[in-house]
Amino acid sequence: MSTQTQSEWAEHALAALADAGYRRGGARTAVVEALAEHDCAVTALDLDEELRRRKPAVGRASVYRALEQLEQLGLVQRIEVCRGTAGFERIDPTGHHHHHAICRDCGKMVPFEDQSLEKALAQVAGTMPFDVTEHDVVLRGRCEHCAR
Amino acid sequence: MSTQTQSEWAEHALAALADAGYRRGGARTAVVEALAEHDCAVTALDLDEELRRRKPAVGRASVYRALEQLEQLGLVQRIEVCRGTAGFERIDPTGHHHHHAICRDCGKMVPFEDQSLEKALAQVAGTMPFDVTEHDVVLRGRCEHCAR
DNA sequence: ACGCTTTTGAGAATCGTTCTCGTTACCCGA
DNA sequence: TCGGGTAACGAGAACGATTCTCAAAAGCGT
Ligand SMILES: [Mn+2]
Ligand SMILES: [Mn+2]
Ligand SMILES: [Zn+2]
Ligand SMILES: [Zn+2]
Repeated sequence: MSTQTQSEWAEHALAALADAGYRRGGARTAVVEALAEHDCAVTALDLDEELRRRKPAVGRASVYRALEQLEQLGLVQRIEVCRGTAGFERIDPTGHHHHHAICRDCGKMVPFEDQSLEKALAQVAGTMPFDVTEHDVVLRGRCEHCAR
Repeated sequence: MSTQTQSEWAEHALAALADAGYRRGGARTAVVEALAEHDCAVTALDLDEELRRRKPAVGRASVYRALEQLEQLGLVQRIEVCRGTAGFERIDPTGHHHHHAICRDCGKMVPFEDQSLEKALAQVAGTMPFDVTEHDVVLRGRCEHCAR
């Protein structure tokens, strides 16, 4: 079930933050919980809006700070959703993930998975003079609606 | 020879602009010529700096404008080089292209090509409810130097 | 050369993101 | 349980890349 996985990720993330020596703070926890509810990329400002209207309102700075810390710990991945804005998506500890096709006209984002693509990426990564830890793949074009 | 290909691209781009109904303007031509000289991604501000100190100085706005028009016509591809800045790279009319591995610590960018990766991408693109016209692939990690 | 339209560039405006800094909340040790 | 030392927080300022504005300066068909 999806809800199960989500709360598992939140637990996982909070535990990882604790292990990394972070104190337990309300704002950061709120960001983790909000991220857990999204199955695909959200922007920092979307999260900000969601969290601003909370009992103790979460500040913009805290949202960005938490996202950066989560990214640093490999709990969240940043992807370019559109012109100059970053999207954030939780990283499943099992390594299971998806990529996106994005419509250049309306911005619609469709996730996809492909095992042979992953295989090809892994192989290429092995030949690079780099310690490759992640990869971004984005297919760009027009969605069925915008393609007319 | 590389220089040959570069001027060919400039010709190609200028012709395409003309076909699209654009008048021949000095600033835009300068941007095309500057792009032709780069084999890998450059930022708009890098181009701006290169072109600002010209006989008739090219303005920042013109650089961005030209890049947008070139992108629209499929003559240039935009890629995310680092946190919030776009890189621009000319698109070879033959479809020949490369992708990049980027160091998260120093920003070093290494280009690579891989035929089986392209094959996997083409296959995935075919299964999407999208008219996919291009794709971005970025490998992220640490370069040999930063990996210690 | 004329007149209409596109192109151009300096500077202002935007917008996402990051920084600053005084206040608040944790956490650990006494 | 009670500080005291630090980490976390949030409001707002600062930033940097990109976009917008608008008046002046070219193109181009006639
Ligand atoms: Mn993948
Ligand atoms: Mn490719
Ligand atoms: Zn669309
Ligand atoms: Zn490096």
